[in-house]
Amino acid sequence: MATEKKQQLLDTALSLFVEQGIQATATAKIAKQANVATGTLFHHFANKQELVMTLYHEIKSDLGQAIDQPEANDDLHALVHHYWQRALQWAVDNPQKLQFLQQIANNPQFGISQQQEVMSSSMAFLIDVIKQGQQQGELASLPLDLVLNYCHYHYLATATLFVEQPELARQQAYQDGAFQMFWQGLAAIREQA
Amino acid sequence: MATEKKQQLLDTALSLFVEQGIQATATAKIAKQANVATGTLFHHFANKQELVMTLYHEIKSDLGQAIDQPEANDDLHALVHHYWQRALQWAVDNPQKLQFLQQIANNPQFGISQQQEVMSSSMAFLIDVIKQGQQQGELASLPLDLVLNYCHYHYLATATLFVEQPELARQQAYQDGAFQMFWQGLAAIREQA
Amino acid sequence: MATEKKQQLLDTALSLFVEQGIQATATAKIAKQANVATGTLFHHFANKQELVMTLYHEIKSDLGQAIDQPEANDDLHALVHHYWQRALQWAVDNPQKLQFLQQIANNPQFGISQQQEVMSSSMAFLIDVIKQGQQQGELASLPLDLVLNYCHYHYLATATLFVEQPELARQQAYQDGAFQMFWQGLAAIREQA
Amino acid sequence: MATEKKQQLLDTALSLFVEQGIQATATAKIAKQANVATGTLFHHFANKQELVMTLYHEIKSDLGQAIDQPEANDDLHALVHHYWQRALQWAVDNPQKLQFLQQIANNPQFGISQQQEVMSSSMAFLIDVIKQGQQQGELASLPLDLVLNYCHYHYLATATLFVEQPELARQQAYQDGAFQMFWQGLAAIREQA
DNA sequence: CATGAATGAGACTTCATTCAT
DNA sequence: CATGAATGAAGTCTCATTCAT
Repeated sequence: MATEKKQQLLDTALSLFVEQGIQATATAKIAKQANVATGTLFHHFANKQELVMTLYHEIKSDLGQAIDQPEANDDLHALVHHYWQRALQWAVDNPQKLQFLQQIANNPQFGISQQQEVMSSSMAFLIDVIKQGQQQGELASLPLDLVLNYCHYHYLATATLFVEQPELARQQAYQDGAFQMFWQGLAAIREQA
Repeated sequence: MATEKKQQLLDTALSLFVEQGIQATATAKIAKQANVATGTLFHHFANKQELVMTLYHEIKSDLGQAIDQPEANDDLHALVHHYWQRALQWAVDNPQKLQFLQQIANNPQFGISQQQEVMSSSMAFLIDVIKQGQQQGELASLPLDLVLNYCHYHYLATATLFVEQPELARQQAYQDGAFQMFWQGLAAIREQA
Repeated sequence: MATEKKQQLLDTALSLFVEQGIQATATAKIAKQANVATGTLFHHFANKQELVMTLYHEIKSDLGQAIDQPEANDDLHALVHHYWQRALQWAVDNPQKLQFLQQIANNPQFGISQQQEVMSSSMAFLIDVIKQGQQQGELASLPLDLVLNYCHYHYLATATLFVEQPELARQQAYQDGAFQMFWQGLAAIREQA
Repeated sequence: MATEKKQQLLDTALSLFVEQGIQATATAKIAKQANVATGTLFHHFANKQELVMTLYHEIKSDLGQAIDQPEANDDLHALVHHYWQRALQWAVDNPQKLQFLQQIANNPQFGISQQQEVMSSSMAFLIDVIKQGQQQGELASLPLDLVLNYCHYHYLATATLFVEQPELARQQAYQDGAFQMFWQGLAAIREQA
């Protein structure tokens, strides 16, 4: 009950932020569209910044939960594919959340460096997968931060494309092609000829 | 064409935009830091939006020029590597410009969708390279827009990493690794075993 | 009469009012620091103004009681000295109350003119003393309101000094000096040489 | 010219502050009554606090100039009387300024301790007069701070009385009586009997 | 009596933009 | 071209007060 209006505010804020931009969205507008008084917003969030940050953490945690579910699979390729699919599905299901993350990560005012913050926590498990793959010789032995950066952006690239053009997300050729590029980029180089 | 003061304004604006965010930077602050009167800014730019857009086009064109220089080379791998290096070097040399592009591309208020706008022009030539590579069988035959999207983001990924941590840009392992992943992702799949 | 919570509110209010100013102190802050809910404050006081006024009257009455205790003494000088000491002691013992009185008396929003209101009641007896002294020829025969005004401010002057610098209040030279000036100011002029 | 609107703002602010209290006066109201846009106020003063402080310093300096004019006179009594008259005249001529000083001095939010700040500077010369009087044996040899405090408040007492009831200021009995009390309070005690 | 989420008027302040000089 | 004082709409945030529980 106490949470009802707070959640309404967060939901409305997400919509407006994505439509118009964070700074361009007035707190009064958020409150009005959430059917709540101006003061109520500031009853739940000390200031606009805190509202934005709360939203950010909520979404990050949401993404983390969507991805990081136990998956028993000893085939590395299949394992990575599972994670990849889940993460992509989350983006397709929550297009606004993805757009919000992109927006906030690129605005210096929020002090969130893209790769450091956005995914680090929700991708802790990814580190293990990569290390394991490198030891087994299936993945190229490159610096971990470089590889993580690659994963992060390649995910964003595909997710953004699929969110902006949802019809692509439904075509097998695009789904397969995207993962193929992702995996090939990570894979160890095979002896050429 | 650009007066001295006009260029001063553009330079100062870029710095401030990257430090504090575009919206968070007041025109008065730009003018003051450029040692120019408030009104002068509006002599050169009809409004703030125009200042931002002028900067945007200036930077886009700057990037285009840096990359798109004729390169005679019949080896596809070597050709792509050259372009890759040039583009990356530009980012390392102009960190603020890269950050500005990222910021503007992710802010809905400017109506610039990342992949559509930012690089399209400066990467027209890239399309030819990719098509050619696919015909020759060296690159995977995937949908063009998917591949361009991949190129675009992989470039941003690497450039951002190198800009945020310049010391990495100087290590061969990182330079080579980044391009290796990029190329492998694009490359045609070889028969396994 | 006053509930425990009501008194807690009054005490807390006094502290905060003196520290930050009356208007600058939010009712919510008073309630919180008094370990009471926001609404509770408005159960005990119809509005903030009433809280302020209750405090004001409580303090005025407190000061009145401290001063106006019967004192049998036919020596005028000694009698006045007794009153003076009591009033001063009250201020030293209740520095915040004195400061609150000063603050409220000088804020036009509360419509309390300093000399008219603040002390009038608690100094009713003073009028008799002065009149008597003037008749006996010991005190200068000056207009009563002028003299009362003098008494009032000279008291505030000394009390404020002693409250702001408590170490002075403990030195005999300051105590004696302050009363000496007070008394001399009131006293009838003696023939010069 | 540049100062015109600024001074209008200061004048209007003084009036409103004295009528309604500083905090109770909205910046918008000041601007409107000064026939100036809201933004103009903040063009001249960074914030409300700075407006208040500017006013405060202006008034303090004004009072200082009104009092501290050279006065050749070797009779101490006459000299002090001159200063006393000037200071009092200033208050009668500038009732709002006096009231503003009283208001600000008693509001903890402005951090101005009454006796320390308000007059100290404008009464530097007073210190010399007192010291001299004490050496000559005309004034009681009491601690300097105590005496200054006495002067300060006795002045405020009389000024406030005369400002609140201007008709008194015009009666010789009140003028003479006020100074008589002031002087007697300061004067050295004569041998009794 | 007590609670504290909710209210909304209104305060302070910012800022893109204009315009007389 | 350049200036910077002036503008006023709009934004963020505060706070006394209410009311359902």
